Amino acid sequence: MAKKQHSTIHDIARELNVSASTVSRALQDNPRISESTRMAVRRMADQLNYQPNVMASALRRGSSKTVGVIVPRINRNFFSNVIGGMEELLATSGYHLMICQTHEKLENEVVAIQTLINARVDAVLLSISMETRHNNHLKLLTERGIRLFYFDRVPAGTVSGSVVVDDHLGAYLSVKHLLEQGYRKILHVSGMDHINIYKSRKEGYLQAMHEAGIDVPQSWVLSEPLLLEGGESAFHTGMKMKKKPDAFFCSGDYAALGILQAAKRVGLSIPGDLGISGFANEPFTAFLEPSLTTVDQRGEMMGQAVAEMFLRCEKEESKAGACKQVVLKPELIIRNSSLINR
Amino acid sequence: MAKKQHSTIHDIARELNVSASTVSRALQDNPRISESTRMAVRRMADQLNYQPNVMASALRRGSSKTVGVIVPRINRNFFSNVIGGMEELLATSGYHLMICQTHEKLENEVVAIQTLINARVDAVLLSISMETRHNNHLKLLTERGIRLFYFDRVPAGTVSGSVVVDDHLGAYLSVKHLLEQGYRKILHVSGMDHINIYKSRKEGYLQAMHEAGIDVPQSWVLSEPLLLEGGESAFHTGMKMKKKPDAFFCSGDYAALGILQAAKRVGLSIPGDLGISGFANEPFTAFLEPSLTTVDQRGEMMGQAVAEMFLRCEKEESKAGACKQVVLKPELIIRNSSLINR
DNA sequence: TAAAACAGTACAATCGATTGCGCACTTTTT
DNA sequence: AAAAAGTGCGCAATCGATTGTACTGTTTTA
Repeated sequence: MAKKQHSTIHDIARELNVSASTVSRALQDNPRISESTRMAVRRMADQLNYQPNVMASALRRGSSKTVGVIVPRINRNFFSNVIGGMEELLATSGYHLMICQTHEKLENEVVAIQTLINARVDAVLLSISMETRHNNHLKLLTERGIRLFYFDRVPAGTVSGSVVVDDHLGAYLSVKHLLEQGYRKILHVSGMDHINIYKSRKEGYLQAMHEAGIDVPQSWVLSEPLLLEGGESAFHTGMKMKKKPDAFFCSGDYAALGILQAAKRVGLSIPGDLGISGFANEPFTAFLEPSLTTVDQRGEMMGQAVAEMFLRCEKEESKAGACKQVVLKPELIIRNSSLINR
Repeated sequence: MAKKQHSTIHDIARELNVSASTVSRALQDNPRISESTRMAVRRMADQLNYQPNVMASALRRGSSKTVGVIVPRINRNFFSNVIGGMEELLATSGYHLMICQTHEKLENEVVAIQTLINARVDAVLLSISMETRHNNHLKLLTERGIRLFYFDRVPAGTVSGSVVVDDHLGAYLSVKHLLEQGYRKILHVSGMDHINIYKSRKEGYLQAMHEAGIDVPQSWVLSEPLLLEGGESAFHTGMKMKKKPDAFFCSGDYAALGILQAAKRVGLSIPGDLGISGFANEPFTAFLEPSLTTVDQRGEMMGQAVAEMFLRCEKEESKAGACKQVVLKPELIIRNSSLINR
């Protein structure tokens, strides 16, 4: 089975009795090539089913038409949505995606960065791992002239070239909703403060509470891993208080689920005895009983937004204005776990 | 900000007063290079922080150390698990992933194939779209000498170079379990027959029923889209029968969920009045009430298995034996939606 | 009308790594 | 001791596209 060869610009050149450079320029619509030869080249290219060799041109010009994406885990609903969104947009502009996972480890993030540098990606789209606090490894990118865009999880202090959802607002809306439902002693299950998103959510929570004239003691904010177990543990902490909480606002859906399960186990009625709201709009939240109030993070839209930002910067080159921060509006999804009066 | 230059084999060669070809060979552990120079080269490579230019070597040898992955949708739990598994294994062998989505459209699949050919990927790992029935576009790959491996969704008739889960067995186990629980009139909500996985599941269902001595009339098999609505519709179809079904075995979790919701709405008790089991082990199934019996498809393991198969074939080159079909054992996950006696 | 400008191409170097072939030298074989 | 085999390495071509420069006509300018 003889391998069918790809045709090259030299093949086209030979057929037309011109040089390869002319072909190359013709295909790039270089104005120094006459209309007639340009046409002839195009026609011949079609005829020979010519497909440019990405690697050859990448090698020559030092850019690969590929962007690297680094996420904690591919198989997390939110991230796979983001990646889906990116792929859609970038594919139509002829870019490829090279995807790496960090599994929340800084070590893997460093390796991934190096890998992507070696692959000569045109840009890196990054959502930092839980462990990432400094950014020495990220400097490698800028040293190499590779643009870096953040999404969702952004290192403290970064403002430009990033797309985030307004976590502060999401949390604020969610807590305000709880307050409107009549809940008063609302505890917050938070993640770690050095990750911007958790910090913002906490602040949104605090703002809503303050605006309602409620003083929030330190003890109302429980820093737990945002998992089933974390929620369960938070629930028990809450139940041991002399005055028990009447609602929980969680920075993650799994923690909210942990609370929901623990509460039902001890016979509390939701939302009657206890209101619960989560964050992320994981697919399962819609199917719980009661269904869980949560905040949607617009994963797909976020992916598209970063991709778009990259494409804009790529076109406008210098105009740094294109690379500002984009803040998406989150959507509060009110479900039964917090809906008392109706 | 001067871009830091990557160092090349020529830089190493210059420092050591040897030729670039010697450096290249030394780095590849070519036996024709003496131990001493090999060491010297390695040391200098470290010192200069040398990183091979993937594109240069890709161009030269015509292989890119990249494998293409085509899935219907990235953001589906199962597929993102598969991709996660692939990434883990391939990354450690220095391969990259290039990911494309078909959104279940043949048209997109064709484009994706062409894209991956142009990118000169070393292989393509594919799970076909719902629309794919012929494979003309796939021939392009083999013509170009690009290896093709299938996972999960395999075109009818394919046997080699694929990894699937034993859907027949999964269905069989699931239905057998329902039978053991005392259910008798078990309806099957099936997908479309031209997709191998749905066909196998149906056959597994039929086998289990036959072994139990139950005759399954055509009307017991309901071909519906495997979505909430499909399940709902199947439920109503079932409830209109003169003798009502006492259980449903669904080829997908969402359909099972549709049934579960519809059944609860009309006041049926589950698993008492109606047993339900699904397929896929979507994350939400664990949190339903009652929790849903289902079959886990080992997404991550499947990803690893395909990756491993590819790597083996890559090493052993000719030995086609390495590229047989791998069939993973599915895992029946028994939960409350089918658990009567306990 | 000679000089300058321009249009349209071709030449050849380049990106960085790989590899067939050959050269010089050493060791083994007959 | 001459021939054969083996060792260690360099030369130069190659993968395919890109691009600065040079070259040949043709047109415009002074």
